[in-house]
Amino acid sequence: MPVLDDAIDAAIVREVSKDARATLADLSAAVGLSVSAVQARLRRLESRGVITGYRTLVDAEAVGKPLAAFVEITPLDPAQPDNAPELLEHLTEIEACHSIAGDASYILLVRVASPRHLESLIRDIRAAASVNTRTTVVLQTFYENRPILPA
Amino acid sequence: MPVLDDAIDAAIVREVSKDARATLADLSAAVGLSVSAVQARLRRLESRGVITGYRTLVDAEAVGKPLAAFVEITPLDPAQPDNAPELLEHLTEIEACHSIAGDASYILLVRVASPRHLESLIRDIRAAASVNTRTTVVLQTFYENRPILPA
DNA sequence: AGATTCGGCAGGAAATTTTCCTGTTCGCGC
DNA sequence: GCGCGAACAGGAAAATTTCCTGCCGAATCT
Repeated sequence: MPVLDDAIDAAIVREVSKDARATLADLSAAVGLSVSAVQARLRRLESRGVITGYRTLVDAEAVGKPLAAFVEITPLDPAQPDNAPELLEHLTEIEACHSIAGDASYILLVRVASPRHLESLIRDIRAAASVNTRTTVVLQTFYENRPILPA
Repeated sequence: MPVLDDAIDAAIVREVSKDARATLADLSAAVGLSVSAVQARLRRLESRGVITGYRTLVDAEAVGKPLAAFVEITPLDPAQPDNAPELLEHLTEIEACHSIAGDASYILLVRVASPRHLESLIRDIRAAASVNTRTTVVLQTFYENRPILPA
């Protein structure tokens, strides 16, 4: 389960990570296998759960979400059952949710249209999950979503 | 430049964000325009920079990078010119780099194979960018890379 | 008002790509 | 030696993308 790749699979993952639209012929040329062999391996990688999806990267500013922030959250009552990720899942402004080993319980990455919307979102987060929040505004994103290179 | 979309473009972005492999016919059905019209709009979105790329999502554990962490960095000498993002760009374990408005100057998201590799990476980061680091280990990722929905 | 131009869309043919099937080779166990 | 299974190469058919042409409506000019 943890490791599931030979060298060719790793190469395929590397190539298709950089460009999800690469054709089978492209991948075939990159890894030196026939088109059909590459296709079979791709299918296997998908069904094994190594490849979990294909996403289009969009410029957040261009689609009206120029303001990003990290929001750390901490339950108000540590005794309560903690299912904050579920409780927050419906908030589509939240792009990611990780539990972490720091002071807070979770860290969220959020994207909104304006400071006013951020205020509103933080209120929603507090209300939905019964948490305190500590938010850190992103001033500039130099890079993100860089491909994960197989070890 | 900030806003560049009508309702149909927004719908196209929404659909293709969820699945970068959706065919033009799929998108055509979703937005109610002909295939060729959708294709023309997609091209325009790409050339305008609204769509910045297509990525394949891979399971970090499956490709040997089960350990993720946020690394906040602060320059040792605030007087020096600060181009940490450039200085760190070559470290492929870094998936994202944002400048932030908190105590630290930047926050990085990194993925590595093991605690030992994390130690090594942090050393590299400190050496490459002359910074202090404060790292927060990710215990679990509930969701990430959720599509950005056009406002 | 009529004519003209321009942008965006629909439809269709050609080229490319994906899908699926078949045959071959290699490694392994009987 | 022989059969078996997995993985790959090659090719035909289906699906998709690409590109071209014509149409329609809005805006402009005369």
